[in-house]
Amino acid sequence: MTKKKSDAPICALDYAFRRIGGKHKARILWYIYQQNNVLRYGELKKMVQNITSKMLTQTLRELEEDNLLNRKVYPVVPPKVEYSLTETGKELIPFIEHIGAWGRAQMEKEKVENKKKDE
Amino acid sequence: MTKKKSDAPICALDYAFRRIGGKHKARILWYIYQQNNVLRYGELKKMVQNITSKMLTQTLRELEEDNLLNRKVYPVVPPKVEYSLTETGKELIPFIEHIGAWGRAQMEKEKVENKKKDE
DNA sequence: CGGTATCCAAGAAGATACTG
DNA sequence: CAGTATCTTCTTGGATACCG
Repeated sequence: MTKKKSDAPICALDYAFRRIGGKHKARILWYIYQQNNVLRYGELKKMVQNITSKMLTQTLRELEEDNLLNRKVYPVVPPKVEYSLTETGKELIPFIEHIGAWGRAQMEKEKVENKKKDE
Repeated sequence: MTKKKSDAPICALDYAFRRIGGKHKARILWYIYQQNNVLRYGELKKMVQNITSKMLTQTLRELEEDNLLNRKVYPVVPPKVEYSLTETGKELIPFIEHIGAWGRAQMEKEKVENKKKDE
């Protein structure tokens, strides 16, 4: 029976993390989702503070390539480009909420522990 | 009403991803969980193929520092060190399974699409 | 507005050798 | 067995300038 059951999810883990594990990727998906699934380049730039154009563009291109984001270019002057989640991208939202909730809970715990130490 | 609800999960996302977003972290937690929550250093080394001692040690130390792993040293010769998930670490398993399942589904989809292209 | 292109610095990670 | 130490390489990402 070659217990391959445990191998499969592991490769899949790598696959998944390569797609959303990047420094800003999960946040970008989340921001777009929060804003009714449409954000322009400049809006994202403001929301993901301290990111450079280069990095933002690069990250967006990767997300697009992985079919998590749609990129829509309006042929107007000045240029207008909108990013939105694909169906595949939307599938990741529950997971992002899950891990975000865990992170928030952990942060709370740490805060409580630090308070204890102060006393 | 200062819609702060959307800010909180975002910071938490960064917090969470810094803890498990590393190249091998989720996999290590998963491996340990799969093996009845105990794995020795050498066993991990074999399972996480191509990882160097340096990287493995470093990754394990970070996981320990973030309170996701317990490190138990047995005072014997030759040395024996066991790693196991903490309660906090165990909390991450459902999430890891979730994202792993997504990744596996995506891989399947891609395979199907590639077959179509071949035809 | 929404990017590119180029250069450069800092950090992550690999190779190798060694140890209690 | 379970690491550490050192050196080197390789990859990321930042700064800056410029473009359609």
